[in-house]
Amino acid sequence: MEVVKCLRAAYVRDVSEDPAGEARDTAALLMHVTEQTRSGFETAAAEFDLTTAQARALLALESSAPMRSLAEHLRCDASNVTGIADRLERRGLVVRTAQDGDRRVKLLALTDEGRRVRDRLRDAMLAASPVMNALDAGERRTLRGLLAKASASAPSG
Amino acid sequence: MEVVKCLRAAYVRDVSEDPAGEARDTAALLMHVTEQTRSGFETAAAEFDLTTAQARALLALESSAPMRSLAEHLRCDASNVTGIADRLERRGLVVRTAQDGDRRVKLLALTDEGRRVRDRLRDAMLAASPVMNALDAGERRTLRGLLAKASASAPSG
DNA sequence: TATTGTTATACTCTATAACTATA
DNA sequence: TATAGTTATAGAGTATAACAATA
Repeated sequence: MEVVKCLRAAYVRDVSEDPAGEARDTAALLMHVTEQTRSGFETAAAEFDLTTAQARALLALESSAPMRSLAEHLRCDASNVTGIADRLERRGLVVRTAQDGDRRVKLLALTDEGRRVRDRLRDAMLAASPVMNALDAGERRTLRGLLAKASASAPSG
Repeated sequence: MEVVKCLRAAYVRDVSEDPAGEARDTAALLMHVTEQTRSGFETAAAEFDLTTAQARALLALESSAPMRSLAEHLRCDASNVTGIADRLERRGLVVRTAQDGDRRVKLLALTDEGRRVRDRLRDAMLAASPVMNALDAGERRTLRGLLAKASASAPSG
């Protein structure tokens, strides 16, 4: 607790005394948070024997979606989804189903087990997140508001 | 702009009216921001023909460091650093040098070109960051303080 | 004996190109 | 013709195990 306050105070003072160094400090802080977030995500996925891509796919499947849509969410070529879906299906976490009206499309849907793993994975991610566990309720609310505003206006939606 | 305000207002109202759904909303928001951050990082790295791992390595090398240290930073097995260093060295961005006092250790050091690329990459990352460009100066300062506190207290340092 | 970096191996993710079935 | 999904291929990241050089 003391350490946290000292570091935070040092950081804030540094910025206010040296506005020119603000961008550099911001970059360093963002890289640090990004690395921690990545680390937490990979650790959470590994707890369920999932790769990062498999975990991202599982978290993206609220109910069911065309494989094409999943490729767009993962921002990868559609051909990659075949293998990712294969491995998730082999483990019984998703199933491929037909879509009414267009027999070219295959919908990827979570199984009951898939839903269970996804929910536990989401909890693990939240627990491993570096940005939520050190803040009190008021700070979390402030942070949520800032992140919501920032993410809503980002070009990538 | 209108869209941003509407989305943000809807989000905040939702949370305040349904405190029980707070954790679920926070998870969704964090996943969204995480995906955007990942996307921005990969886009920035790709602009310099770098893979994510290569970009992370480049950004981690302030001056020079033992390959072992880099493996710890990347949180991967030390054997992987051999290949990553090979490709960065082939492009002239880093060089392997000896460490005085312990001939087992190889230091990885940025070349002048490596430093140039790293600086531009850092700028591109910051420009692509979803969390810094939609906020005004006061909001950014608040966000920096919250992130600094959160990341300083995280178990992974 | 322990540690650093390397090599060999296997699996996964990734993009590209060519293919099939369908629209 | 265009689109959805698949397959084949090649490059890269990853962990594991075994190895040489050094401590």
